[in-house]
Amino acid sequence: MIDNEKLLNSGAVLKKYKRGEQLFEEGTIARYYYQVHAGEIKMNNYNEEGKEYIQGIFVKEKSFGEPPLFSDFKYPANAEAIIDSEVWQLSKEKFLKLLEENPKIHYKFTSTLASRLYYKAIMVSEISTQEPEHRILRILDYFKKNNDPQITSSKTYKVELTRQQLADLTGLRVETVIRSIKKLEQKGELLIKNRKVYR
Amino acid sequence: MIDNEKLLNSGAVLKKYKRGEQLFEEGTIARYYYQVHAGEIKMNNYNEEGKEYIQGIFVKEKSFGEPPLFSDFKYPANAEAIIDSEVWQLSKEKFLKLLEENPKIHYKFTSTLASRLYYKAIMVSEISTQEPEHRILRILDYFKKNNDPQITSSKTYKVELTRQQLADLTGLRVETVIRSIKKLEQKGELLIKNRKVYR
DNA sequence: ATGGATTTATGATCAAGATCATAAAGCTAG
DNA sequence: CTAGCTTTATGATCTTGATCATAAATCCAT
Repeated sequence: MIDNEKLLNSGAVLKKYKRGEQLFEEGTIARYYYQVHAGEIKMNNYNEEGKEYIQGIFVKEKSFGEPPLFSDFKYPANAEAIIDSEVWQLSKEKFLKLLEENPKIHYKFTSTLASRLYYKAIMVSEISTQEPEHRILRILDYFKKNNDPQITSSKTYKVELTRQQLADLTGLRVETVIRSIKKLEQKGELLIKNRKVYR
Repeated sequence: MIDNEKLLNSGAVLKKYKRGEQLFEEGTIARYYYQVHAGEIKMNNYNEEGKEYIQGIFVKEKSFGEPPLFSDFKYPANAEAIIDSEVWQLSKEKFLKLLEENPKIHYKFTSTLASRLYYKAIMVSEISTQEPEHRILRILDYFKKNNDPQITSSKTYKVELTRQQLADLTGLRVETVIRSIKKLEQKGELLIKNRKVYR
């Protein structure tokens, strides 16, 4: 989102997180802007029984957790490193100042929020009205488009998500995902080559 | 969001819609900025079997359907008048020009998108991991806070939503909502006075 | 006022996906 | 190399919310 030079000049620092480490917790106040430099960060919720829902997975260059900086509310979810990661951290004040001084960057964030809203609108509607197979295809297509935007729709994309992650992204259980994926393979909607899913 | 005077000066026109009439359809390109002047507009999706999911309900002063104006994608849902309504309509170009010339208004929209993202993050997590009663309370509390922000949390708020609307907002069926509401009343979480719900 | 539409209500039954149990295959840190 | 995680896999059973059927109460337009 923001390039490294600008981040450094604005006073951002690069923080390291070990796999499984938490960056911030649901319900706390947002003080920083975060942007992934290396690794993978997920935002998630746990219900009382420990069932997880993954709000999003963020990779290199992607920012996350900004919405509470723009409006007055607490984090709606946790942030946690999926693998060892490095993340830019910039204070709320400096971040907002940077936006004020750079209308184009500001607009870029507005546009990013809009895209994320689009993704959420689709997922919430999918989860509330669609069947497992339908939901899974949606997520796969979303990741395909997002992680490899220039891919031709005909070419196969290797899904770098575990069955469990697919479950936590779609609100299903891992067994249901495993069984649905098999059915989808039989229907020719995707490919499984030694346990990896291709779409 | 934007005051009437500014809307008029920017070239907005006031359009009337009858109850049930559609303003735009899922999958089409966004050409206008919309803001409710009077009445009530909902954005929704229908699945193949006709089951509805309500993305949001927008009342006086609220804007809706802006996200696709900021980023390059089609409408993720339909917009439909719940009751007879009047809606400001402003072309995309004029809207974006207005934002460019008024950084404060631009920031206000960024902030609005952030809030909406917060709501969606909560709902998608609720729907994917929580039980009917929990989901319903969330929606009720959201509407309470949103439609009557200065209300003290102790005072009761009259819910102006039908059981069917509650179902379509939470991804449940109307019978489940009716039964859950009754249980919630028994537990003292809400009140039912001649069929109206108070929270 | 009244007849049709909408909303709320309730009981019976069903089915999809969750849950539980178990295991094999694959990966990884020491 | 190997012990212990992690991930994938599969069958059996259960449970919750969906579905189906029916009806009463309320609203509303003419």
